[in-house]
Amino acid sequence: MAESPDIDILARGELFRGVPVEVLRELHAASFRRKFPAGETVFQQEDAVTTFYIVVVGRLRVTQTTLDGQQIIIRYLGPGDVVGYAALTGAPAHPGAVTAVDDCHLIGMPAPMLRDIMSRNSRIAMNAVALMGERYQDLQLRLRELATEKVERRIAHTLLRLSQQAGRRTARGIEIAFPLSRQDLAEMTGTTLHTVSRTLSGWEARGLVDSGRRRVIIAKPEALAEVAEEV
Amino acid sequence: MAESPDIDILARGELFRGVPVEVLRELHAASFRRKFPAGETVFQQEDAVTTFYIVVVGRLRVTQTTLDGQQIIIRYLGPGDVVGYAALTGAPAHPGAVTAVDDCHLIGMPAPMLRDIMSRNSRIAMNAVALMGERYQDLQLRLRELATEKVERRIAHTLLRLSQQAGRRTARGIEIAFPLSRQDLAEMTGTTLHTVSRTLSGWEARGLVDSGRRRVIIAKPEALAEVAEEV
DNA sequence: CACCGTCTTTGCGCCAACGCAATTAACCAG
DNA sequence: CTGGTTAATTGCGTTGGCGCAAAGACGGTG
Repeated sequence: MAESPDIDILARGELFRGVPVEVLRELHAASFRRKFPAGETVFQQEDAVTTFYIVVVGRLRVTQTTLDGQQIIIRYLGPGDVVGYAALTGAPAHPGAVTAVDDCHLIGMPAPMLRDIMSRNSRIAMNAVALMGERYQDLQLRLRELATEKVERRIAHTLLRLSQQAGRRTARGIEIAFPLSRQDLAEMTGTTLHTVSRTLSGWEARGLVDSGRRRVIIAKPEALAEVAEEV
Repeated sequence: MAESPDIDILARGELFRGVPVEVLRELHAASFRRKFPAGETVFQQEDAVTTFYIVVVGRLRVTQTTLDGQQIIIRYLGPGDVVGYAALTGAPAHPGAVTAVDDCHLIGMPAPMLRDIMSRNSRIAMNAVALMGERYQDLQLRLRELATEKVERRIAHTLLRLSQQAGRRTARGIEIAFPLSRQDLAEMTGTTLHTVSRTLSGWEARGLVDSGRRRVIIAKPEALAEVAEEV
């Protein structure tokens, strides 16, 4: 089915799995490629929903900001992920902002076009429901962690989850394969960069992790998992 | 379109909005009514997904429990709401438990039947995507609150939100129209019943609320909103 | 290579919220 | 009306994590 590399990418993503080739061709015809260098913003919170993207390469960060400037990281996106789920649900505005943390390649297409094709192809719509369900469950889990666990466990859980979705085996352990600062971890776990720094320092001393400037390597994943689970 | 009260109820719910009558008839033919007295469980966390419900009357609580027995309340459901969204997404097991807090009437139908009809009616699938998107946004908001706000503000926000979805005007203010204990509020805001109790006592003294055993009346909604927003 | 901005570390004081415990209040069943 | 059960209140001691501040490390840039 290798008529075009982009069609292959679409076909492999969760959203367009099992969709007939002619529909993929139609999608592809309306799509374009776009690069976002590290640090660039794909869209801001409250922006009108105009375009829909799928990640080809790179990592992006989804954030939400309060009126008084406090920010939290909702999730990270990687290859194959949907960027801007509001285009799926039909919401008029983006509930969060998306920023490239790496150099990224995205496939984009106009949001109304996607909605139209989706309404004529229930397979895509069914995939979209499943996708939203998974994301919903992720948030449920994080909400529970935030509500019931102490900071150290939350950070441990977060690192383990990141290693699942963006871990790279290295000689020194599993490396989180994108720039990740103390501040970022703080915004993911509902704490401050100071507490994150202290926590990592402690783990570093015990040989659990090996971290540096915007870089975290999990040296002993099993030991970290123990920290995450201990009562 | 009043051929049957149940068809009317379905047609008014978010999920089946705009769906042709003959499809509603098909759904109705496969559906049944079921009562759940207050306190009864509709399904447990991890239960297999077999049945799908829509609330007709009553309130239900969706909870998630950790291995070590800690519980949080994900949300409350009321008339028109979907019970067990896993039946929509196709997940094999329920990610949370649902319990009636009132005496409830639900309309139920087999989950595979719903999935089948949905896959043949993209309008239902599109509605489902929109519905999941709304729920996702709700969780995003709560996550942000939990991560960035102090307890008092979280409780205030939670009460205001509950008054939106289940508030009843009374002489003394807006009453949350279902039994709601301090423990319940604690499980919604990620704190302890003690802290909730102290907070409500404080508000009570200032005349903001008027609460009692499993009962909360918001006497001054504007003043409570101020508490929720103040820095 | 030296500079500068960004990120990280660490010390210290403080306070919001927790945890425990004991008392009181409300509701229900018989 | 009474006894029993469940919910709510409140006092008290403790502490995890915050907030502030200052110093140190890293890495990119001219």
